[in-house]
Amino acid sequence: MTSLLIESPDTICVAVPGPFSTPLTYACSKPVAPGCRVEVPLGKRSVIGVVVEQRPDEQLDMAKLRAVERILDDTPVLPTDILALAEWMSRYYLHEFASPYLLALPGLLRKGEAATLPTETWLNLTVAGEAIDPAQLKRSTQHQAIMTQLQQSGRLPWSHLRAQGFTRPQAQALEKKQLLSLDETCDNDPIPPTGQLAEPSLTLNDEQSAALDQVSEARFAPFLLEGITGSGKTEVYLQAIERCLSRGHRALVLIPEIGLTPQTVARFERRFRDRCVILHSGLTDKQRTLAWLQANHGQAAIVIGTRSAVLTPIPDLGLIVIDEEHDASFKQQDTLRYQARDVALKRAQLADIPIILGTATPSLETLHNALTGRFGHLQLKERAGGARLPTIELIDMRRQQQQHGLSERLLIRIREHLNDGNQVLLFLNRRGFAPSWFCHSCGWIADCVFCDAHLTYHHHGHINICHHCGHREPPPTVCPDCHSRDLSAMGTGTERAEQLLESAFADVPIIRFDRDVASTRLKFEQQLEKTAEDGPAIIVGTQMLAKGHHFHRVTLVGVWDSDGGLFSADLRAKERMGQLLTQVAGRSGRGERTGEVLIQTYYPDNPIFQPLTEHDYRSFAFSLLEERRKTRLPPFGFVAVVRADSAFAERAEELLATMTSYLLEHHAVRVLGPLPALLSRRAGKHRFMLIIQADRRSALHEALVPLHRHYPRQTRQVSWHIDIDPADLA
DNA sequence: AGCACGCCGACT
DNA sequence: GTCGGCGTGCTC
Repeated sequence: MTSLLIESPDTICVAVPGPFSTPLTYACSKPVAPGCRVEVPLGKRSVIGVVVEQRPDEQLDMAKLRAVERILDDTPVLPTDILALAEWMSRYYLHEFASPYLLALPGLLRKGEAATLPTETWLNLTVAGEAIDPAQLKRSTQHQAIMTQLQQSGRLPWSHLRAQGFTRPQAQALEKKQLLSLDETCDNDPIPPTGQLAEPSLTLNDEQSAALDQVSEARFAPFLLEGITGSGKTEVYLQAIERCLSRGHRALVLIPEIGLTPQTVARFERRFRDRCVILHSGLTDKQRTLAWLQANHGQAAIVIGTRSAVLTPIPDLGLIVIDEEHDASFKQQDTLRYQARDVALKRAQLADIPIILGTATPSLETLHNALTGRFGHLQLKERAGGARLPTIELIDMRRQQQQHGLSERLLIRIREHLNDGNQVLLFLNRRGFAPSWFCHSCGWIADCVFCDAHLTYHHHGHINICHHCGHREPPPTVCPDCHSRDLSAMGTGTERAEQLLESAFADVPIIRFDRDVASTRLKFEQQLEKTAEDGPAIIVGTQMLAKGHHFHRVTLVGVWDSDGGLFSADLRAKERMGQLLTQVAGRSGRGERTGEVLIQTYYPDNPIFQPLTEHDYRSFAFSLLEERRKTRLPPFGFVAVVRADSAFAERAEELLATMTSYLLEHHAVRVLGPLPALLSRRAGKHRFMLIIQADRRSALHEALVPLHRHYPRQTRQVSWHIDIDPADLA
């Protein structure tokens, strides 16, 4: 049989933006390496995608393939290690296939800008220029100045002269006279890291040096660096990085969004002669792209960034550090719902390098990994400078005179600390917890009659729902235990308490940290500066105050609303509460003053508090781990949530019900739901969810892949998504 | 995501 | 009669 001799064009697989669960295949006559960007036709338009290393789908009709329109890069913009990591993320998180590839690129490169570092113009001295006496250039003192400088160094970058106020025509005039030549260069060459210090490192104590010595292993090795506030974790990071750089490798440092302050960055930049680049949300597209290109070209020895920086290409990466490893901001809560800490672990594994997860309050997952020996466990128990830990005391709200949730005792103590000229930090915890319906007089909480669980109060519809069995009942208006009528959802009414605070302490400035202040980095910094001023002050705020900031003048921390965490249906509510209380306690009493922490609670007998008041996060975490083991929740089981939104509640519920029966019939997973989501009505949409659990990761994955591949993400007015390893079950 | 196709109501 | 509303489906 005669072969048809139709030259089958070469095919390439491209990660294309859009609702695709696989790469798309295109015809391409020229060879293109994976990691290059290409412009391809998609329906009636053209889009930019990334070439990936995958085999084309065999079932595809090769004759119908459309051709690549344009190849944007002759060398890959994404190196092979990032391609491998992105592919892993695609398979693991079950979002649009291209999401992690696009996430890895800065915005401008996603839009098709050239992936080249900006050029620099160099002024080079010519032979004539060398010979001339600058004083001969009588017409212009500027010309004289340029020539004098140039004769000293022979070669100058234009940016250097522009910074001094010289103009381009001045340089061009001198070029015309052939005294110098202007040469464009584009310096793409990597700069080898040296590890040379610009300031001496601090002397480590025994614990710190022991920790450092273990990390210097140059293979895949994850470490939990567990160190209480002020124990010198950062110094361990810095010296581990120093060793990494001096071996000629580069380092990646991930920091929570809120912790990436100029002070934090300055500490890294001050220490090393090698270049650092910073990647965070405050940068303009241009700045971000420049920093990214420098990192990608090996011109930065240290890359410091927030969550999304985990995908930054860095040649010869030798170490990853994640500071505040437990921090919730490492989990992206929309679109591609990845956990940067887990992605970083995968990256370290693929690159075969060490990774340090540092925190005073490890996440239960990380602690479990350390306790079972999967991670090395480095502990810092001494506080540098021997600062004393604050005393932590509970205020029993059931026995207190109170006004709008502020107890008499707390008010008195606030006044005393202010009178001593000190600052007081009041910590609100109102957001982030599924609320329970409870009695302000005796602490009674609405429970499910069928389950061993508290009901979750749903604001919309004013209804209590059990998140385990779906049972619903209206919230009672009278307490069944003490017959009080003072019932409400936990965590409400703090606005009135804040007003009360204002009138009670009208003579003292109140520095507020709320959503408004958190909206920009600058506003936040400005508010922080106010706390440095002399004199008494009250600082009021939420979560954001617990992290990283040292309020040197605070001697009293009041927590007025922490009970929400005790009874919430959320997976991580208690864990978060313990982390928060521990971190908050670390905010007070630094230096010579001993701090005081007062926690208002209706449940002082709850066993969760005891280890926390004794600064024993470890015992606290152990008891939570025991709970998780019993309920087969992470890290002892694996969880995913499927959420569906629709303008019509029935549509969303229906879709999830269909999925539930499919899952139960075909897969070894446990499924709860459809349950209404906590904020079940959001922007006019109704939201329902499915909680899917399995004892093995592979079982969870096998159950979800068919949903991912075969249920359209948007049909009949319902859209839905998968959330692997969700932050909470609300 | 974006873009077209298609099937219903209100306009010159 | 058509203009355009959005609901639905497809893109290698």
